[in-house]
Amino acid sequence: MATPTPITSALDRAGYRLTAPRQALAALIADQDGHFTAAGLVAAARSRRLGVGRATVFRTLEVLEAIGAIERLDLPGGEHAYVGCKPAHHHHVVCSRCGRTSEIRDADLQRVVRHVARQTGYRVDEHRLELFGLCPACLAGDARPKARKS
Amino acid sequence: MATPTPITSALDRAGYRLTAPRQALAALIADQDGHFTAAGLVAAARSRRLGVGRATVFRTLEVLEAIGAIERLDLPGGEHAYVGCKPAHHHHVVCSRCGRTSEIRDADLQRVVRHVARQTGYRVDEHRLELFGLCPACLAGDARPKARKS
DNA sequence: AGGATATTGAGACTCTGTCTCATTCGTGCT
DNA sequence: AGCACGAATGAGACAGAGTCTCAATATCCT
Repeated sequence: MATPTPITSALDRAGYRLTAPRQALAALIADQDGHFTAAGLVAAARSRRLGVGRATVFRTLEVLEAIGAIERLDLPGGEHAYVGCKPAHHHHVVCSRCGRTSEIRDADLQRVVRHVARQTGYRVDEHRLELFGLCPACLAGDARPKARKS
Repeated sequence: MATPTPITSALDRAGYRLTAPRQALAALIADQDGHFTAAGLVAAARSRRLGVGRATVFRTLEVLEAIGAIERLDLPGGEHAYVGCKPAHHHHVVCSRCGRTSEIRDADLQRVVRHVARQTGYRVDEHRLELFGLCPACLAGDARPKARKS
């Protein structure tokens, strides 16, 4: 029923069609608190009988990443995950216990990039920073943070 | 033939046996200039008739990563690759054209990590920084850098 | 409403990586 | 040197992620 989410409007804005599978996936993604995986979405779609095929999930994730509505990240174990995010460049901290993620605005990384460029002679075009640790809620001894979407 | 490489001695030091397959793989890895992939090693081992099975390649990579002789990195496309490296904590710049990698010593990243911790309230335990760009040789218009291991 | 076109689901397919298991190899002990 | 035990190995089965094809369908524009 076209519950509008940041994702659906981003799709619309980028000139993609607002189909039922995409809306269903957008809703599933909007429900996610921390990061989520392609396999997880496939499973969720199947268990809720959304009639969304595996191929569509992967294609949609590809589109969403292309328009910057989600970002792909590589977990330490080598798994791939995604997080919904805003279009500006940024990075994520991932809680290793509960999976929640937080965005980092700028993080003063430009100086690091410049430093590296100077040190190695490379022209650095792209970078990726991923941080892992414990979120405030888990730190406080509360293994299952209560806030869902704030 | 036991051509000794940093990798073979690291294996030895860590109490692992210096078997023929491991020496062969160590030699293959020592030949790599930039990063290399598991699949690439498997193919190289097969094409050179080293008699090293796929399982052994993966097991050896696992061991080498465990003892810190190589490091696993995640390329932008989602592929996994490895680079030979020294045990100290560090990061890599990967040349997007020729695949060569360079190590970055410290990169002043601690301040960034502290900054993030302060900003988000997370306790940051682990981080990963990967940079991509053009190496000096490729920048100079020389698509095929000549230096091998310096 | 109608047509061009983007999108879809199903399933085959490829590729990476893991696991099992019988066999071989290396090492320490006698 | 001979032996016994455990580590390491190769082959191949297996599992899971992700891609691709193709015919069918839904969507948007006019």
